[in-house]
Amino acid sequence: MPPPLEPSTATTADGDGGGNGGNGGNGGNGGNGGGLPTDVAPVALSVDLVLLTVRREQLHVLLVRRGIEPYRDRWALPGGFVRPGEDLAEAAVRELAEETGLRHPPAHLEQLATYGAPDRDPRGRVVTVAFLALAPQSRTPIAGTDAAASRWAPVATAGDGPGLAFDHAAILADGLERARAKIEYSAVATAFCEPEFTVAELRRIYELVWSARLDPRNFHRKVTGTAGFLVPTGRFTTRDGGRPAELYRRGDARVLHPAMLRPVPRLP
Amino acid sequence: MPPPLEPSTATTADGDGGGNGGNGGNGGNGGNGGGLPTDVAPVALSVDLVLLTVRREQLHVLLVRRGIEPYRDRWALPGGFVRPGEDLAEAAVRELAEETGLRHPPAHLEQLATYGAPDRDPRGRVVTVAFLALAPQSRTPIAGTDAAASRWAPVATAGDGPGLAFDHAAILADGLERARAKIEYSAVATAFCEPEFTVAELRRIYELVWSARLDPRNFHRKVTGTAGFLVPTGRFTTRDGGRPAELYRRGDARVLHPAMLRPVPRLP
DNA sequence: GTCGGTTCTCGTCAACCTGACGAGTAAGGT
DNA sequence: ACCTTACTCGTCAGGTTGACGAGAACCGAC
Repeated sequence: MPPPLEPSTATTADGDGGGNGGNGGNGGNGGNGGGLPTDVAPVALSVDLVLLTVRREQLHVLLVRRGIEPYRDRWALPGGFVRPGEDLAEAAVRELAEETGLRHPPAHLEQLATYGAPDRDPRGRVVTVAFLALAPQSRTPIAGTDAAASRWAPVATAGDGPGLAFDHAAILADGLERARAKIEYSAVATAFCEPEFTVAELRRIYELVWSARLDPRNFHRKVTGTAGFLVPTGRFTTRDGGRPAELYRRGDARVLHPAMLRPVPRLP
Repeated sequence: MPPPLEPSTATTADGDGGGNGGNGGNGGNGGNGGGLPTDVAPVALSVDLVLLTVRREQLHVLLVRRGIEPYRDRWALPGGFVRPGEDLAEAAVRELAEETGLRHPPAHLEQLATYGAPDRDPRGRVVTVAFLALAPQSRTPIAGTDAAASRWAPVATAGDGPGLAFDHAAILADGLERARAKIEYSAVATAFCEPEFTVAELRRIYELVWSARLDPRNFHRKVTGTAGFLVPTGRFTTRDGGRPAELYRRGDARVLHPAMLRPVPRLP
């Protein structure tokens, strides 16, 4: 199930009591008790998703090809407009299902940030709430739409060519940085894994997300020593070659204490 | 200056190509190249602020009294509707100035989360982008509005009485948790401090935000030993009593390595 | 069937960081 | 003068990390 989604709220204090209002002629907004103020400019609200997965030893992001203007035929993050009466996370899950044919919601879904620069969409004022989603490879078949309309792009080359539509390149960058930071202190890296996985497979996740190499022995000691991170199943597999490795499931730990330390903190 | 504010974007892939659309009769949205789709339900967009400061040995949050329905005469977070052509952070800074008379923007401002539950506002669909702001006591005079319309509330009792308007209690809780988490691994705690401060004053910030007691000697070793966190001025003060303490300024470090560890990670 | 290659798992050791705490310094108050 | 307060420096045990050695267990080649 998706993580908890915080409810939303709005407020409009009587405000504007100060004298520094030099904007257009929309004066007071109070008075009409009950309805929305008359000078509120409506905006269109959309959701966009940064859906990451690991396939073929690379970190990939899901992109869709735009079929309409603006940015027609350019690659973009999957997303769409929020419908009336629909919650934000609800809209994100729906768009994901519509554009990828995913039956199950992603293993992890969280709000990333909201992007609302006035000129980001040439059609008008459109504000988008971006979500970060993580899923294992097996759950991402890209069905439901024709293959030409969506693809898995390696994150290293996702912005190549004419670039992503709108400011989706910035959203993608923010999503990647969030993912990189979050696997440090939380257990969400297991969201990339199948239900049962080995320590080495989890280590590959960290290595690919961080673009760094980790010592297998120290990593093994760390993850197996953190209470609640991994639950041993007692079964073994040799799918990685070599000596059989024990299979684990996700534990119920959500945060890691102490955190995993990523090498080379800031400077590449 | 406020921290970088990520731009915003919107997208609407041709989508809906799948067959799982059982919603209302709003079919395809493509075709009218250039304009917004015709079935997009407009929403009102607002910003709300969780402005925290430390005064009189307590963590306080700025609240305003609502002068209009709904939730008339109830306390709420400061905020208001985003104006046309206005960026989100811009709107946040403007609302803060209008409702508190602050001349300077807060020492720290960052996007917190967006709240968009369909029924959060009885007037209609209003989605709000919440910001977290931190400021030192000296910059928060509450001028520009009459004193009855706004107040500093200790965070411990901010939700007492009839409770905050809308779901501002949840936003406040999220803001507090964000602040508590962020001072662990970043240097934003200095945003609560005056330009020049002592180690003990910074320690009080941590203690009040975390509701925990920290060892003065270990804290001193930690903050003075983290490169870029504090810059010594060479001057001293006795305003805290006792032996004179050296005055420091904020350094240019934004993240702390390793992080400050807060006691009692999860269980009170 | 043995051998080499591969990978998992356990162990060791120095370096570092943290928490707990002792002790000295330097002001103000009575 | 003396006490109180608070800052600053040191010490020490315990835990964690990074680097690395070594054995266990499987696969494929010969």
